[in-house]
Amino acid sequence: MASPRRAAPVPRVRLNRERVIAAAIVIADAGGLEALTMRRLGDDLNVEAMSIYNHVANKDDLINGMADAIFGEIELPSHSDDWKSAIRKRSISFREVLARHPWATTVRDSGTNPGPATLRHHDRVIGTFRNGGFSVEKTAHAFSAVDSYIYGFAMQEKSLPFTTPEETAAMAAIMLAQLPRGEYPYLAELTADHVLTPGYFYGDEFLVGLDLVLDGLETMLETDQRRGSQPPHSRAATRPSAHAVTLNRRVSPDETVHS
Amino acid sequence: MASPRRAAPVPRVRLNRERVIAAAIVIADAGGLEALTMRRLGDDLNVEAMSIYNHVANKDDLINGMADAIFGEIELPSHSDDWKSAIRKRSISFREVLARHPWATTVRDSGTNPGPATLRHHDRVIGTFRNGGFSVEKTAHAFSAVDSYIYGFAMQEKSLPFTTPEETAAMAAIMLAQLPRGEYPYLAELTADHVLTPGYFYGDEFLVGLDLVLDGLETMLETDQRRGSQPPHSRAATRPSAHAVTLNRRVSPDETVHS
DNA sequence: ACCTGAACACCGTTCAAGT
DNA sequence: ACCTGAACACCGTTCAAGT
Repeated sequence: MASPRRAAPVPRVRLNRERVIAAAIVIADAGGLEALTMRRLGDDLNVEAMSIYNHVANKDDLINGMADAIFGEIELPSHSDDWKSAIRKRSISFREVLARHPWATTVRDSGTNPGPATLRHHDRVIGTFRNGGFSVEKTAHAFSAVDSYIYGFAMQEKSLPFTTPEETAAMAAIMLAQLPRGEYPYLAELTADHVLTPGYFYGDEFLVGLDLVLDGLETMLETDQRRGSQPPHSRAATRPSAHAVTLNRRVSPDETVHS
Repeated sequence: MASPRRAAPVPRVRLNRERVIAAAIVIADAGGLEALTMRRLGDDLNVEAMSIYNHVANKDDLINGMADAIFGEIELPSHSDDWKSAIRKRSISFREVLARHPWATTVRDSGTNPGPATLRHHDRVIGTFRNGGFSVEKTAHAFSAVDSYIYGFAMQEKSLPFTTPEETAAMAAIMLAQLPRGEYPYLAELTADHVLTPGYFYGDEFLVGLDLVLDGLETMLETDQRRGSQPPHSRAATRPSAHAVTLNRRVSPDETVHS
């Protein structure tokens, strides 16, 4: 509004890492990771592609940043819920986030160099199991089982050639008709008597499998708890061992991963 | 051996789709999907990159062919085993195959256009559940839950920045030391008191989660089976419904996907 | 400190030409 | 029927140069 004499130059908002990552997510959401090129990203940001390198080290760094941003969207397990409903809610949220950002199912490279949102999320999930009475070992089992299921489900859902129930029915009918006659009888039966049934929607399978895993974890928690250590629901599990805190010390500079 | 007069020209074995796919798998196994370029593949086959297009339509077709070849490596569920041990064995085999070909965890595009090995494998898995007494609907639940878990686990395993127990310990120690002091106490505890424990190996988690899912499916099979249809272990489940076979008819040429 | 333009070494894929 | 060489329209990334 002030100084209307000269037109403002094109890049009105200063570029920064956050804006770069946000714009990249928009592109990847719409067209997948293959649509995300530095030149296209530069276009969307009203900048030359090469300027982006002032804010991210390279494309890998960009994608890692995107993955960490996605983790920030996942609802953290609530402290006031019991472990099962807390994990259930965050798992549903996790799946929704992965459905919103399908490219994120294949990234997962944050394993090498997890960002702060990823670390925070994982810490809270682990803490939820520990406070729910899980031993450290059982927490590892639970964490692995639940997240493997969620990732795998999101990947299968993403790779389906249909999304709406209408598309599903149309696509399934074509695929069924294309199947060599009688060669895959069980696949044909499942398609005809289940997938082509009105109201079928693959996404509905998510909760079935999730509850299967959660019920299994509940059984695991209740059994074999006798030998030593804390009983379930003991407050002793609330605080991590001092051992861990001691080990968590500074690192010499040259030990740093990826400088 | 005959006619030793002139040296044989370079491409001694005739190129075909099978050889192209096999060579591509070798490259992807070693360097991931990003190492697989048409020019590199041509080099390995003693041929110019452009010759490959005589045997595959394009790179997507090539990768689909690779994915189907991988499915052919998975042990089919045995007809003589009960459903649980048959599925357990094939799941273990599935995971081994995905560990051998880590790039395959992210492909899964065969969903659009599955090859014969994929179809055969899926048909046998579905048939195993049906013959084990699962209703069509419960078969869908079981199939989704088990395969989601396997895919997700393979993906997590692949993305870990270590493979051997020694690497694991070394990497975990570095990551633990890099963690901001006290900010992620539960993550630190899990790393210090579990991951850094001698003999820890993430791969061992696979069977824990798999048996969790399989036990859950067994419970699901046993409950709520009263209302109508076939009892568990009934031979009636062995044969797919006639309805399915009827629906499995020819398709008009222009309905074909990907011509 | 941030942005730009030109350039480098790659990609997948086409097309006309060879045998 | 299969293979080749040149070419096209892209990539990620570098580097010196601008402001």
